[in-house]
Amino acid sequence: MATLEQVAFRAGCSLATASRVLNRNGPASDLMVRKVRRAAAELGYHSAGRLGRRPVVGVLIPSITNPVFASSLSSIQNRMLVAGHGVLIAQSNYDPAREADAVAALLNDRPTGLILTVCDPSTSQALLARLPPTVLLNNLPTAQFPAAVTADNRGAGREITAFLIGMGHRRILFLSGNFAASDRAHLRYRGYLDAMAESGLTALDVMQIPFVNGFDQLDLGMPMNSLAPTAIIASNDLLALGVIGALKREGLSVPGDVSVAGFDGIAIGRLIDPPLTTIEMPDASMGATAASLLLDMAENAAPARHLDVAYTLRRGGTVRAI
Amino acid sequence: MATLEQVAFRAGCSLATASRVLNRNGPASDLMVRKVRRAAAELGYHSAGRLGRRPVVGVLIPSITNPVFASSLSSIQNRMLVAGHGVLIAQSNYDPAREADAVAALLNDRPTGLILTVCDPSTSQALLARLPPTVLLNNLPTAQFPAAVTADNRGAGREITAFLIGMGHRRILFLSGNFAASDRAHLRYRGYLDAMAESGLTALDVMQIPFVNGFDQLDLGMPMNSLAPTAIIASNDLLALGVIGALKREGLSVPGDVSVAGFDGIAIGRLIDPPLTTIEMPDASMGATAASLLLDMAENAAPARHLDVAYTLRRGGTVRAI
DNA sequence: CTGAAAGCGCTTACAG
DNA sequence: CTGAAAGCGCTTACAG
Repeated sequence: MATLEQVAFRAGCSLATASRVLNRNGPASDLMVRKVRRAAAELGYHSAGRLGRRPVVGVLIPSITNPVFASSLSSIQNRMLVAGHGVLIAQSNYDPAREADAVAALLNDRPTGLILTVCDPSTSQALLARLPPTVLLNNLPTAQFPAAVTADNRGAGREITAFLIGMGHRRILFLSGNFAASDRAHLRYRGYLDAMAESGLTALDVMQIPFVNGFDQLDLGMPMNSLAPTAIIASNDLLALGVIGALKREGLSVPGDVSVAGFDGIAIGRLIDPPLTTIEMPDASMGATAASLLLDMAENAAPARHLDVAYTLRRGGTVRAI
Repeated sequence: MATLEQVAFRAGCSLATASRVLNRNGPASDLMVRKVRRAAAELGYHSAGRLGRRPVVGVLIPSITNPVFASSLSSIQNRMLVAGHGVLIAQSNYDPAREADAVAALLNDRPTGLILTVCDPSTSQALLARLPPTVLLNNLPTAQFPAAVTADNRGAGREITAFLIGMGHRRILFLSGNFAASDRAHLRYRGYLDAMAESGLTALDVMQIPFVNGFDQLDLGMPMNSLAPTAIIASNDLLALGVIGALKREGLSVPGDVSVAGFDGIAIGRLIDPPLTTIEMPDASMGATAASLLLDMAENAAPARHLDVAYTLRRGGTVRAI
């Protein structure tokens, strides 16, 4: 186990300076910061203190009960276990205002690094503080936080819409959770707009549905007349399942009367009959990638990177050609 | 922030003895152990060390991606946040052999306490070591670990079976995941046997389905002739959804040809059409209860208790009277 | 089983 | 911005 003294010696500075750099209190020149960080990384120093606590990383996600984030979290934990790091969790419950507090709580555990999924990285208050090495997961990188692991949500929106258009659909409705709670939903919607414009079709007004502990009470209240959409794209699979349930309650069949598609590729979508047509997002693989990137940054002082992981279109049975 | 010195003073012993008691190394008389623990609890002492790390608790569950455990974990985290504790996660992946390692990893973080869901508490190697205050969640208490939060799984198995019998079913099949991976499934099965015996019916041979990353490839391979079951009880909702999908692929309708019921009450079960008939388990409430019990034990030296939380039968549309 | 004391690893005024 | 040094909170041989 490396001590601070060894780090200071290797960095060619005093114990005091090394301590200040690693704890981000007190002043330190850029040069010293680099030297000390590098020495600490080379020695595998963890400021675990006398007590020998295992190093930990903090993970912030909107909700553990959403299978998308549960999948990421699970593979983050598996990757971190191998690396000898504990994983601490925090939830924002899709509320941007809670993100800063959640991250502050995580910082109380002196994590080696953070993996964060926020509602909107450009406005999140959680990203203002000076943080340990941080990887954004499912959010696009910012100037201050250039390390990110994403899938191309806009491209995915474009692709699923183009797929529906290719199946003969023209009146396609985009149904979304609240954009303020998910920049992913917003990006998917923009992809929808792209594809509609490219085909010279008129985009319908987006419907935003506030997420209130699940979508099982969903009431579309849509006039299902000749002007009604022939296809609905839901901004995520849970919402898509809610839509299918709501349509059935209104006496409409899927895909007989209306086609439905989603995003995410949650496991449940394969169980229902017919299986859900969706864009399968590589959540588990993205989680593992984010974990590896964070470890590389924190332990080897590797540079921040933006990694994009490929999605795939899964043709289920909830879309039919017309 | 209380120091060890204050604890030692209050306990009327030396720093050295207080240190030994709280770290469970070195010898200490029973009297001293009690005195020091009590003083530490009264002062709210946390051996966070100079670094002022927040105290943490460790949670072991079979899998984060199972919505049942995700629900418990989420409410544990919410409860612990209020109490100022971090939450560390570990997964066994339903493998009893991995439980001991997972708990050992958690212990590296010096948790204030543990909340554990194991495959079988009577045989789990994770429960042999000397552990900090520990609450079993979803497992029955043992002599050595008398703190537990459970629902009455046997009673639930009895009730759902009795409900099906009341609906006129006689040939009722119990379909289960692997008993070795879940004592809950086994208890539910025993409840099924109870109810069948009480009504003088012959229990059918239980089918055990190994869980391999989801049930979407499920093949029942059942001869659906006149001797086939009229109702199937799946040991959990995910399996029930897999069964419904498999039946539909074989051209059978639910509940037209076969009735299906499950256990757990996962959110998805309300979204499908018809909604799943199931025993709704209070997973979120159980998680919060386990968290509160653990805090009470760790911070107030409260005695270990066994708390049972009530379940409810949710009548969906997947069971019909015959 | 217990305590006095040495000493570890770290932080933090203080001086420059 | 940096370092020498005091000192905090804890652990751990050692002696009894």
